[in-house]
Amino acid sequence: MDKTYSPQAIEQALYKTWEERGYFKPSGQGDAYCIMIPPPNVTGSLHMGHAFQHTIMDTLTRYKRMDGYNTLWQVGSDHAGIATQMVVERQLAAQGQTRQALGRDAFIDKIWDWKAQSGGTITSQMRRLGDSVDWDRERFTMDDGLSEAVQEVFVRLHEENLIYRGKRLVNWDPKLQTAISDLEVENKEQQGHIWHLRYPLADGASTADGKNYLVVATTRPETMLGDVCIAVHPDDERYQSLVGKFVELPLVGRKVPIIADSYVDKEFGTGCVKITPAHDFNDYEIGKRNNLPMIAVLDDHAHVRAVAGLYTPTGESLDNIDAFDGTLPEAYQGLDRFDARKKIVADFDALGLLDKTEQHTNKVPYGDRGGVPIEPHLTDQWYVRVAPMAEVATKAVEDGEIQFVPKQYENMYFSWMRDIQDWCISRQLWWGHRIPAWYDADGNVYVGRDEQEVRTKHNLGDIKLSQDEDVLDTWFSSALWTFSTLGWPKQTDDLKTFHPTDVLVTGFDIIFFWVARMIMMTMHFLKDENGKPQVPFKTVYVTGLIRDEEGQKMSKSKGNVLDPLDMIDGIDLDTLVTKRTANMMQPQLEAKIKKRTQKQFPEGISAHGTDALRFTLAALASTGRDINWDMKRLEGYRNFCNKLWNASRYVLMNTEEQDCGQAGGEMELSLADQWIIEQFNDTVKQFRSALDNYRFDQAAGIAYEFTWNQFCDWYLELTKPILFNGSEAQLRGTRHTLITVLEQLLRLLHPLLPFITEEIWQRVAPLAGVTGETIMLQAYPQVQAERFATARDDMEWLKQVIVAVRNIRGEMNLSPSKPLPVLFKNADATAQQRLESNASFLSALAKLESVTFLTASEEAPASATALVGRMEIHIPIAGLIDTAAELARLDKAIEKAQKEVDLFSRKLSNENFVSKAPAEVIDKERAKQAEAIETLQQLQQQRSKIAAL
RNA sequence: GCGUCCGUAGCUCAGUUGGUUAGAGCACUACCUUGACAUGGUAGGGGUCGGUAGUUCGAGUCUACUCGGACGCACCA
Repeated sequence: MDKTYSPQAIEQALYKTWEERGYFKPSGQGDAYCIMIPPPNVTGSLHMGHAFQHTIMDTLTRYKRMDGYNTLWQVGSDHAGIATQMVVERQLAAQGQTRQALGRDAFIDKIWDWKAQSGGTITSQMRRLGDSVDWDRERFTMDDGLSEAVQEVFVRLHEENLIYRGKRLVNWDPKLQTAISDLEVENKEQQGHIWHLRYPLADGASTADGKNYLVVATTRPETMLGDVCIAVHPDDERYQSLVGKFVELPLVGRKVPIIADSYVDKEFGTGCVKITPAHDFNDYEIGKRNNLPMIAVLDDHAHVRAVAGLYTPTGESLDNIDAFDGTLPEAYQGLDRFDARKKIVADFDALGLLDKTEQHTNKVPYGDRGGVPIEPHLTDQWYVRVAPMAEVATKAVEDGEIQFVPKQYENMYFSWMRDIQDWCISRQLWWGHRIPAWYDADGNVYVGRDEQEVRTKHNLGDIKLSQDEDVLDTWFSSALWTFSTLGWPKQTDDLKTFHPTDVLVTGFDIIFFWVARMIMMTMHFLKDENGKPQVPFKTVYVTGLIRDEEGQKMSKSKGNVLDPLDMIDGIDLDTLVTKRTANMMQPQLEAKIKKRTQKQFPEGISAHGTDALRFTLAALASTGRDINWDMKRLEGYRNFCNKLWNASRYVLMNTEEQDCGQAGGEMELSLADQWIIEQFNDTVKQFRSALDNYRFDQAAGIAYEFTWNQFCDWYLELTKPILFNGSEAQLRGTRHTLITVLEQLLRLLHPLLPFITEEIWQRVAPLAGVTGETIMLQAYPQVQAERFATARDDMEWLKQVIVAVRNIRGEMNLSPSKPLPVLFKNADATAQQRLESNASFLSALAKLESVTFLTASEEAPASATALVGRMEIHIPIAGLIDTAAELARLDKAIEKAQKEVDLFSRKLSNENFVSKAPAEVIDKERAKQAEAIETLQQLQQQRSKIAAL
C-alpha cells in the first residue's frame, strides 16, 4: 500500500467495478428495503444539499444491503417544466430565435436534445459520490411509463370529479405567461405607496361629514378600471347611510354601488375599499359573496385591454354589465400595468381627485422563477380538488403510519394540510405532460387516455377535436414518483415487493410541493390487499439546508456556492472564480464574488476525496438543523481517512505472509486483544443504534472515536510489544485479532466510507479468512455476546496508569525518550496482578525503565506522584527535576481535589438534599466524597514530603 | 398577528426521560522526525451553558418572561 492515502487513485475505478458487476441491484433475497430518490432536475447539477441527502440515502442503502435486505435505491430525475423550458428558451434567444417562431414540436425536440446533452451531469456526479443506485431502473418523469401513469391518474381523478376545469383567479406570471401555484409565489416586502383616491358620490349623496365623495386607499390604482363596487363595514357608522347608493367611477364614468361586507377593516385606511374581483384574491371572494360581476382589465401580458373581459361571479362570459360593454378609456389601452398606474394617478391628480399619497411597505407577490410581480388573473385552468385526499393524508401522519424525523416537521405538515387550497395543475408551457383533454368546436371538453378513447366514449364520430394546449405542473408527475417508478398502473412484482417504500430523505422546503402531494396521491391510488390506502413511505427524514461558513444560504448570485465535486477533486482559485462568475445574470456582482472567493480560498481548494466528504456530511447531520459548512471539518475527516489507511498499512505489514492463525495452531489472546474485541463489539452496538435512529452525526462520532482513539492510539501501540517479543501463540493471537478486527471495522464503516473501506478490504479479507468479491455484499457486523468482561476493566485501569505516568512526564518536562523508573505503593492484589501480568504493555507505552512495588511500610523516595484509585505511582525525582515544578503540579492537583471535597460536602450537608433525594443518589455522592477526601489527603501528604526536601 | 426552531469553549457542533466536577473536532500552548501515519504522537490551557425570574433536594436539560437570529403561515385596501 502507498504510504499516503490518495482517494483519486482508487475511487473511480472501484465504482466502475461495482456498477459493472451489478452490486447495486436488489438481491431478491430477504425483506425489502427501498428508498426513492427525490428526482433532481434532469438538466441541473448536484449541489451540496444533494450530496448531503445522497450521503444519507447511500449510507442507509449500503447498511441495509449488507444487513441482508432486498435493497433498492431507485434513481431518476424529473423534467422540471418551467426551469428547463426557460433554459432552452434562453439558448434560443441567444441565437435570435423564439420558441413561438420554432413551433411546439420543434421546440420540444430541442429540449430533448438539451436533456441528452446535459442529462449526464447529474448521473456522473452521483457516480462520483458513490451512490449505490440501481442504474438499470433509472426513470424520468417524461418517459413512456411515467407518462402513462400521469395520464391514468388524471383521467381517473377526472372521472371521480376530483379534477375539474374552471375560470378562476390564478397567480399569473406575465413574464413566463403561465399560471403558477400558490406555493411558487414568494411574497417580498417592498417599499411602495398607498394612494388615497376620491370617488365622487352619485345622485347628490353626501357623507355624514358633508363631503360629496368617498376616499378609497389603494396600492394598485390601475385596477380601478375594473372596480365593481365600494365596500364598507356594515357596522361603520360613517358610511352606513351610503350603503345601497352609488359612486361615479372617475376616468371610466361608470356608476358602481356601495355595499357592506364585514371583510372590510374599519380601522385600516379610510374604511372604504374598492373591489376589483378580477384582480385581487380577496376581492374575488367578496365578489362571489355579494354576487358581483367581474371586469378583467389586463391581458396575459399585464397590459391594459382595449375591451375588458366581463364575467358573472362564477366566471361565465357576459356581453355587457348594465349596458357597459367593456370598452376601456383609450388613454390607457395597451399600457403596461405600471405605466397605467402612473398615468391613472396623474390623471386623478389632474382632476383634483388625488386625496393624498403615502409611503407604504407592503408585500408584493413575485414568481419564484420569472422574478416579476405576479398578477392575479382570470383564466381557465385545471384544478385538483384536494380536500378529500388531504384528509386521508393527514390521518396517516396523525396515526403514525408515516413519521417525520425530526418530529417537529409534522406540525408544519398539519398546518398546511388544515387549510389546503385546490391545486392548480395546468401550466401554459410546452415542456411537460400534455393535458389529456380534448375540445370540440363548441368548447365542450372531453377527458380520456387518448383521442380515440374520447371519441368512442362520447360517440363523437369524426367531428373536429383539438387537444388542450396546456401541460401539467411538474409536481403532478413527481407526486406519483414512489409508485410510477415501480411500474404502476401495471400491478408489477416490484410494486408488491418495494411499495410502500421505507424512507424518504428530503429537504423541508419541499414538504408541501412534494411530500404532502405524494402522500395524497399515493394513498388515493394504491391500496393493500385489504383495500386500505398504502402510504408511499414510512419515514420522512427531513434534512436542513447546507449554508456557507457564515451561515448564508448558498446561491449563485451571492457567489458562495460550493460544488461537491470540488470538495472531492479540489480546484484551483482561478477556475473556481471563473466557475462562480460564469453566466451571471447581474454582471456587476462579478467583482464582488471574485474578491470574496479569493479571500475565502486564497489557495483554492485541495482534494479531499469522496469518503471524506461523505463522512463530513454525516458528522454534521444533526437532526433538523441547518448546517454551516466548515472546510476545517472536511480536512479533519480527510485526515481521519488517512489515519485509517495507515493503520491498515500497519496491520497488513504485520500480517501479510504471516501466520494469523487461520490454519489453526495455538493462539493466545493478550489483554489488549481481548479488550479491543470487546471495544469493537460495543462500537458495533452503538453504531447500529445510531444508524437505526437516523443519527448520522453520532454514527460518525462513534466511528471516529473507536478508530482513532481506541484502535489506533491504544490497540495498535499495544500490539507492538507482542509483535516484537511475543511467543508463537501470542503472535498468532495478536495477528489474528489485528486482522479480524480491522476486517470487521471496515465492514462497519463501509456505508459511510465506501471507497477506502473497499480498497483496503480487498487486501485484508483474505488474511482474515473472509471470502467474497466485494465488501459491499458482506454481512454487516452483528453484536456478539460479551466474551472478555474482565479484560475490559483491566485494560481501562491499565490505561489510567499509563496516562498518569505520561502526565508526570509531560508536566515535569521529562524527555519522552528517557525511560523512567516507577514505584507503586498501595497496590492491592488486583492492581499488582494487573501490573505484573501486563508489564510489557506498561513498559512499552509508558516507557519505563523499571517497576518496583513498595510494601505498606516502605517509604517512597522523593518522587513525582500520581494516584490511580488509591494506588500511588511514584517516579523518583532525585536528579531528574526541580522540586518547585513538582510542588506546583501538586498544588494544582490539590486545588482540584479540594474543590471536589467542598462540592460534595456542601451537597451532603444540605438537609433538603439528604432527606429528599433518592437513596442511591445520596450513596453515590457519599462514596465520591470519601474518595475525594482520601485523594486530597494523599496529595497533601505528598506535598509536605516534597516541601520538606 | 399565529406557530416552529436556534442561541453551550476562539470557530463548527454534541449533550437521550432534570442527578457525577458540561463533551467532541478544529484552532491554540509545550514537548517529540519513536521502525503505520507530521494529513502524525504525548501532555496541556480554554466555556457556568443569551438574560431574568421561577419550579425542584438538584436545571444546559422543565415553566414564564425577555433579548438576539432563522424559518413557516396569515394579513396589509
